[in-house]
Amino acid sequence: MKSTVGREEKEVFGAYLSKNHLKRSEQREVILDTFLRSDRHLSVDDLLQMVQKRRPDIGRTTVYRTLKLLQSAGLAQELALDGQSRFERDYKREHHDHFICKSCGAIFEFTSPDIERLQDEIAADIGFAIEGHRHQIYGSCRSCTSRASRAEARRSP
Amino acid sequence: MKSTVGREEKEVFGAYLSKNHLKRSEQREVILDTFLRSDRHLSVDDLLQMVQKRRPDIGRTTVYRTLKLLQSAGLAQELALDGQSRFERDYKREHHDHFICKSCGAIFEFTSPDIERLQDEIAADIGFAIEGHRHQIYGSCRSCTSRASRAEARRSP
DNA sequence: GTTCCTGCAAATCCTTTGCAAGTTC
DNA sequence: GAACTTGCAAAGGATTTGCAGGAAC
Repeated sequence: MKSTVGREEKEVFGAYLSKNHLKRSEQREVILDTFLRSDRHLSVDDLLQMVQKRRPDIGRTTVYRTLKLLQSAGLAQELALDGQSRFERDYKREHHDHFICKSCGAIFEFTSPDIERLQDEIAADIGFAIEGHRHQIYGSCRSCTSRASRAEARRSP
Repeated sequence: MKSTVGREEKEVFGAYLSKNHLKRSEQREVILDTFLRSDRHLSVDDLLQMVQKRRPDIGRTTVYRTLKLLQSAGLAQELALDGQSRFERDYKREHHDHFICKSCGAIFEFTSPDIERLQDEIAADIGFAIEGHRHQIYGSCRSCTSRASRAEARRSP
């Protein structure tokens, strides 16, 4: 059960550690493995809780620090939401942006080469060299919208 | 000098206060007036400093609270950047997004009806009702890019 | 043995809140 | 005078840092 998840990513992480004269540790292994098994878009707290189910003695600080390493290694990417950050896998994944439902918190990914191209064109017009971007669309997802309209219908039938 | 800036916005704010049984105060007037005279995209600290040049006794808390009111009144809009928020005028301004230069901090606005339309289409596909969005593009502006390449040329001529 | 890691507690940063005193209506 | 505002200090939440003890190399 433990061995087959994210083998490639684990190798990448190992290589990253070696190259930077950093050390392996059981904490780092557990955190990475948990991260790779999880749903996408977890907060530090989500990850900490899952990690602590396996190793209750792993602290929040270590989770923060390991997530930083995973980002440097190209394995995780931070989604800077309003109040807190969330993290998602980033290894060999194509670029995408996010819809975020304000009522249930669900996050949907989308890609749009057209939007990317338009961005690039506008940037070129003003001589701006793009390094990254954040494109988050807030609103209400399909199920929250229909739940809301059902509730509305009940109120004034 | 004092009277002609943002007359319309000041009326809107007055109306907003009345409608909500809130009170006028000199602090609120100074903060709004300072906000309206300023450059765009100020942080709370920027605004506080400018305000305190005119009325050193106005506190940071009041600036925060007044900015909240200005947002509710439709006069200001928050730009949620990474570390801290910035605020810009929002009255009768068309929707736009931002380029943010990581080296000098400059912020450039852009509008793209095409991007907006594409967003709407993608949202419609998944049944997502858009309420707002955040679209920030990070990188290096024209002058920072050319400054960097001049420095590079100097190093290896 | 040296260098790196870890977890705790404390510190930091930005923002909000409780409260007593002061203003506006 | 009732209701709202203000500024201070304290609280809050997310993230970072100092440090002494522990682990990896």
